[in-house]
Amino acid sequence: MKLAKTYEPNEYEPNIYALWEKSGAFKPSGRGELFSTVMPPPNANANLHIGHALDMGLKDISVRYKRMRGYDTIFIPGADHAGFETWVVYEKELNKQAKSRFDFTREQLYNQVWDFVDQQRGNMELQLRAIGVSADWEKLVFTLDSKVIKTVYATFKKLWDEGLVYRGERIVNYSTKFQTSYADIEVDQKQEKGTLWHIGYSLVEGPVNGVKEIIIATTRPETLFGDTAVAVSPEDDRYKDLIGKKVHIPLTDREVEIIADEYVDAAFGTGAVKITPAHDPNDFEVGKRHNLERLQVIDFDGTMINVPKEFIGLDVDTARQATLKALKDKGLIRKEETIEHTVGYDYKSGLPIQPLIKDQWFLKIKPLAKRALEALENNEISFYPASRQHILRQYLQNIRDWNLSRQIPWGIPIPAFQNVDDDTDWIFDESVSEETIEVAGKTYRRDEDTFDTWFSSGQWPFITTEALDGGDLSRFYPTNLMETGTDLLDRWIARMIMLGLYVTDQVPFKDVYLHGMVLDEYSQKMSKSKGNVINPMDSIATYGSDALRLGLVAGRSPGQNQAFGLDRIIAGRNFCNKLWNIARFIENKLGDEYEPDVPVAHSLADHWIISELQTAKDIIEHSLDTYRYAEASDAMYHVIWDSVADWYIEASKDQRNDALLAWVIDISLKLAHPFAPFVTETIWQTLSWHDTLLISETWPEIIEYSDISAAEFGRVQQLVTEARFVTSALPGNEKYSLLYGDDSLIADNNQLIKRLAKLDKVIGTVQPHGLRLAVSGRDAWLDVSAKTLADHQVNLEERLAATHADIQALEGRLAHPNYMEKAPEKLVAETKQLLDEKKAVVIRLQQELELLKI
RNA sequence: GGGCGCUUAGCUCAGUUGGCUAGAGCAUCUCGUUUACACCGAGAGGGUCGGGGGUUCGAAUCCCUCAGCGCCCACCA
Repeated sequence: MKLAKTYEPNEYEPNIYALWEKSGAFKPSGRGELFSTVMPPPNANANLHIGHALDMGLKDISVRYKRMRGYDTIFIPGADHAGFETWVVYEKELNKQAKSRFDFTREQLYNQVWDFVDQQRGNMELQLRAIGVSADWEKLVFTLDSKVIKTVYATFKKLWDEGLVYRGERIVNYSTKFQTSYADIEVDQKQEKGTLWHIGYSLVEGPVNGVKEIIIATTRPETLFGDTAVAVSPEDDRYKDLIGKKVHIPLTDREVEIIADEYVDAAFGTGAVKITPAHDPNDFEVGKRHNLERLQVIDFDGTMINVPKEFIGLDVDTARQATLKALKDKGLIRKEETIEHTVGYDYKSGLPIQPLIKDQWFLKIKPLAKRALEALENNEISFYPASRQHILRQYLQNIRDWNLSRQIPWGIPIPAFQNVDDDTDWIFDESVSEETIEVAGKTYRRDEDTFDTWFSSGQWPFITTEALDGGDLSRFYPTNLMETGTDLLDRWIARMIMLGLYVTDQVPFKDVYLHGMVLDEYSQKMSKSKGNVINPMDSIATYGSDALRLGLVAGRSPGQNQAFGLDRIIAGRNFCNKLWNIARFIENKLGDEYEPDVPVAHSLADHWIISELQTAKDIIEHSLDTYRYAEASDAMYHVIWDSVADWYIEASKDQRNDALLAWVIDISLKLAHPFAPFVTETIWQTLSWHDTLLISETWPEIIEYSDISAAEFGRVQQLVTEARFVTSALPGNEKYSLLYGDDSLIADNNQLIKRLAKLDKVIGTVQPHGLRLAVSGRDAWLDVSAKTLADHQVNLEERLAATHADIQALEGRLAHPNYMEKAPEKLVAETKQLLDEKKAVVIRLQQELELLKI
């Protein structure tokens, strides 16, 4: 088959993917050791971004590699309903239609979003195919599939029965924009400068010891309407006599008591704190200890309620300004100071998070975290990079109860019902499509909330492998590899470990690989607003899927954010074309009907290329076994480009070994397949001697070769390199001849050397003359004229000086008695040999210079 | 307040128990269309490995210290 001059990925990729999929190559073989990985499900409703391309690319490299190595391999794909993320998008749509979520029932909304997502879903899956993931599509799990819900309910029931979930009225992180609560980790804590206002609260019963008021310090004056106490430290002598007295809440007619509580730090601010149990987590705790009223003054929509008339309905910001103005008018602001503090923001809208009281389901997470910590302690899970394990431990050590409830309709409904006559009576029931149910003569109303998405995704590994049902895939649990972004370490990895151990008694995966973010070429975060986003589908359309994968993998280490630009994709594209042309050359030589013989090494180059491939294969295996993708890719790239193309193909133009050429292209394609699946498979399909799929081939075995012959070729290379170097430094573009004396290596490889070094002739002679090549062990001379030689003198002198310097350094090293004693024998021997070679070079250079002087 | 990471060629980055002359891609310069490939070939230039100190026969690598950059976690108003 005649191949086009350049590789055009778009002409082949879709067909190749269809070929793989149709062949069943993505399915587990059912034989051999197990290897499994589960896809972090991409949002079914969104397009893939460059981070997915990296994430999926890395995983697919491991999967293809393991598959070729004979593992019973599965890559389970998924699609995420992405509860909150998708809801935000859908709510925008609703707003466009001038509608609100409150116009519909939960079921109506759920069905509407389902249809909305359904339109997009196929799209995401097509994009994953374009990226080349070799996933078993028949096993795809959508996060709202019935088996997911079934498992999630079973887990919730288990937690419920074991007393690990509880209904609690607690302060939650609340997004007033999206009207739902968040988990702690969904709140962006930002450190910023803020104002601490000191406000005078006057004592109701008049001055005590001449003091008329207590001054509190706050950064959120608008919440003073919700104050139900003022607190001081019990240790604080300044306020000792004020404890138990009452103060006026400014701008209102309410009076509250001054209380003493450990929580207050006498050294901060004024040492007196307003207590607003409904709007601050600490105050909430203080309130519980002192039985304080919880007065909600900020409503769930972010506006003021239960406040004096003029403030009602104001949003928080406006209310703050209005409150400050009113306080100033009354002369109650005692001081303003600027402080550094942290403010929680809604990670989605960028608006401040309001701590509000809400009845929610909480998970007592400490016992789960404890088991996870034990598993980490026992090194049951390996982390790449290893340092992330410490971060995870820290997180698990400080973890607080997890709020499972979300007030959005797009998600898995919480299977809990509340007695209409007794709001403390909750029961577990899965009939979530019923608004009310009758149990034992009592009426129960369902909880309208849904689960936090991470509660279900936290169970992903054992859900997707059907580990609990003992299904077909259950042999793959625990999975081998979990690969995702570093940003998901706490919100996802931690939860999978905790829930996995809790439900299955096993860690959900053995290895965790975390990759950093793909940044733009100037190391900036990619974002739509900056306009620096690289769309993976555009890159694939222009340069091909392999080019993108090669570019993304190159030079990327785990856990590290890394810049990425067009350069790298182009380098990947060029490599694919290189492979293509190697194949083109070999196929031309061998012809369309070629059936290879058993490959046997004959020439020095044959032995050498086998040894090069052996070395590369070792590096690739070792690197991939330890998830060092970039190093594996680098070794693959260089053995194919530098060794196969630049040396072996060139040498084969002189000394051809057809069987070995066929073998070399086979091995090259196999080694490259995980990194560039499409082009390698495309080429494989054009080779006359294959009627199989490369994806299903076995990882290569290297054939026999002689180290001695391979090293001999290395000496030929040395000579060729020296000849090229010297001729390129000589003036003009003349072709020179090589004269050699008593040198069998040159005599035996006469034509090869002539070709590789682009020499005019290579001639044996009794008395060689001209410019002697400074290669240790060779008796070789370039036949240059006396004049050229004279021009070259400076060059010779420079090299002589450099070589002398090298010799000095080497001698210095060898002269040190401790070096001889302590350094490994092999190293010492190598150093000695290097020294000898340098000395030989010096002699040759000196001879040259002597000749010039005559 | 804790923790983590980074600083190596013009740019973006590799460099795994310390060990040949510190590498790659891109960029730069010179030469070259030779039986695949100009998405190419041959060659070259370019680095006090952030500063300082220490351990060692030997340090980009280990230790200390200083400086700069970035990230994560934490309920101090």
